[in-house]
Amino acid sequence: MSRTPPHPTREQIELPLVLDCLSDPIRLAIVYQLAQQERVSSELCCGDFNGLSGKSNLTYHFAKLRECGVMQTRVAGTNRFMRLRREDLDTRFPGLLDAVLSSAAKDADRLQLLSECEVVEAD
Amino acid sequence: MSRTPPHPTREQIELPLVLDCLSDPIRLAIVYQLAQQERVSSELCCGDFNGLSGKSNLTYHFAKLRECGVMQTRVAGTNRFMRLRREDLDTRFPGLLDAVLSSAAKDADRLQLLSECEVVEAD
DNA sequence: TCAATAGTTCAATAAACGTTGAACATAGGG
DNA sequence: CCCTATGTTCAACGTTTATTGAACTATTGA
Repeated sequence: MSRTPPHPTREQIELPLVLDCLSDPIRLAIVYQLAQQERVSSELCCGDFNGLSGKSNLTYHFAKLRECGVMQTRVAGTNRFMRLRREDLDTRFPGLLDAVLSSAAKDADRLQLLSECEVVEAD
Repeated sequence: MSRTPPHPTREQIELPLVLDCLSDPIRLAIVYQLAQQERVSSELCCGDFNGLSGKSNLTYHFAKLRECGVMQTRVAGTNRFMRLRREDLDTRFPGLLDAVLSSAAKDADRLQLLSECEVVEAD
């Protein structure tokens, strides 16, 4: 569990890797929920995504999103808090993240962007 | 060779599939070159991309781009002419294609967006 | 101190992916 | 009519991918 895992610098963020990251439905849902959260506290932890898949599968997707620079992970006790690297992405690829997010929002029903608990509990 | 191959309708174009298509460096280069061409005659044929990879590999990538709705293929004699489905993409995912293209343009050197002949001959 | 909670690691698996080359199909020009 | 140019099809291949479950580590609260 130890320390905060490695992240690429802003300049190291690569377009094909980011697009590939966002092309997976589970990862797109994670990013979408992180973007929703931006308006509030900006951070979510792993457990908040349990509706999307099993824990170890989520760990796998979190790693991909982190390694290609889409999100930032912060370790706090037994939790990992994550947020979008919005500023880095917007600098590197202006308009891309917003275009993806609003396209995803249009298709929110097709893509299953909300984890079950959110759909059911709607809190 | 026969007839023009199947294309998805506008509504059938799916965001994750498009992102996945664009995440491959060769396909991104194809799309980039098609976008350059938009200002001129809007169409290019297979042979125009021979610098990017072997012919049969290109056929594979062309099929992916066509099947997920990124480009349109028109058969004319022994040639296949392709163009971006710009209007369909812009309707379905506003701003996405332009954001990808301008991001790609920024990194044009990193990503190898131009086929060798173009780099060498620069015509 | 002990148990519960949060998340990771690892190995296994099945499917999809990108790339290659050889063989094939088709159309057009001499 | 044949030859060439254009592009496809197919099988083979090695790689990467997403997913699973079981075992593990670390932190917190009682």
